[in-house]
Amino acid sequence: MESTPVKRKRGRPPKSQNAGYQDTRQTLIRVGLAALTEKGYSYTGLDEILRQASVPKGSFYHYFENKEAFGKVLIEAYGRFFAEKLERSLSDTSLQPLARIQAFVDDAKAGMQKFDYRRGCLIGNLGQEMAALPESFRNLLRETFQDWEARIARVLGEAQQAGEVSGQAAPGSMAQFFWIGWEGAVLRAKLEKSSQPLDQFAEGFMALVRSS
Amino acid sequence: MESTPVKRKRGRPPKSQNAGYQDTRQTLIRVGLAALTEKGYSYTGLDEILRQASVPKGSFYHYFENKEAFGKVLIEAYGRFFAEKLERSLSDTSLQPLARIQAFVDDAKAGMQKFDYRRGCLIGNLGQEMAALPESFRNLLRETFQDWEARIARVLGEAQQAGEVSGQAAPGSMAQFFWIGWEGAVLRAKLEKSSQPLDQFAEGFMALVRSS
DNA sequence: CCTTTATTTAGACCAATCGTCTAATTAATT
DNA sequence: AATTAATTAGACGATTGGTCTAAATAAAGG
Repeated sequence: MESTPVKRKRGRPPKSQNAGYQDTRQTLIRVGLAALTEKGYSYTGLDEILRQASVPKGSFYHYFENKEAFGKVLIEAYGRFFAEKLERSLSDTSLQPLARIQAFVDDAKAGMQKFDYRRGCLIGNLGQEMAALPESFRNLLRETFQDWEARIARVLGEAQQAGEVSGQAAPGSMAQFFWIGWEGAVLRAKLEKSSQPLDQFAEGFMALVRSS
Repeated sequence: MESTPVKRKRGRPPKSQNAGYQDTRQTLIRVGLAALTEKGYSYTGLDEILRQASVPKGSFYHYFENKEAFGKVLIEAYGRFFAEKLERSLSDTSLQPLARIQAFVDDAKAGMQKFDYRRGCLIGNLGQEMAALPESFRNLLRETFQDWEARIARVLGEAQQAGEVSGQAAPGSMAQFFWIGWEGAVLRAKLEKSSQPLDQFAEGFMALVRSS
């Protein structure tokens, strides 16, 4: 499935031609993200990633210091990937602010359905696993949530100005509430193999921020 | 820490006296629960549980068919344990219905703090890990949530009758929303090493159910 | 009693898998 | 031609989950 039938050659790669051989690294990141969003860090073995990417072990340790360093790269890559995905919905000014958040929800629903509810959120997965993870991951994960939180808070602020959201609660608090609950909803969607938990949470969240 | 300095004797145990030697099994369950609430199923090795419990491998396979069967027993044990814990708060008729839910929240907060936010919810942990788990766990986990959900729904119904909660939303839906978000809050509390996420979610939930 | 049976523990063992590391190979550079 | 940089091959030791045989002890049956 994650086939990369490129027959790798040993030794230093040719220079100009082929636009660089950097895609081995890219492949490892892509396959690693798929594996970790599905099964988490602890249970995912390097061998499995390597097999799927058709990359020998020696290559892995050329591109990454060890599994921990690889994990950090994946967290950052996922954080960026997801922030972009989020922004595509949140910056759609053809929609009212709250509708932009709903657009993200719908986008995420489609994403989970596409993989039959096997893949969740990498950051949520690793947060859950934190006790079994290198302590160095903790701040990376926290910072990723902060980033996403700021983006939702920004839109909630706009919603307040547009009168869609009551002026009582602070956008920052509401945004934090959103991500706390959202990760729970993703978890539950994986368990139930259904997008119903995502809808259920989104509906409640919308009712909450609209009300006084 | 999980010391069980009982010097185990080989061979068939004495009959009446000592009230049975069933506590080897109990010890395995107790230590197993501690390990799995902390690090999940995949990352927890049998050897580690056995070491902490000072139980040799032969004993384990006497009491349980294999790790999967052991896991199922742990899910059931945790479900019961937690339902009792929950009921202690939810059936406290000296409190108004919503205050009983708040009492559970406070109880859970204390519980997480006690273990320095290392231990979370076994059911949530395993739900998150589901992609790496025996498929036979799925229904057990679902059923556990259903049980907890019914208990919260019951109290929310009482809150509605007492006029604490608006009559608009169905207690069942609100209860489902509660557990979806609660598991997210526990996850986040572990990551942040703080009970703030638990409070943040509980506050939002209370505001939601009170409002129309 | 003495033998047989039931229950429990001891821990060696195996195949599979973990993360790491050294050596070999190839191309670029000098 | 020699040296250096980049990449791959796969051996390696430790650990895992799971199985299995043997030993120890008490109960049960005559």
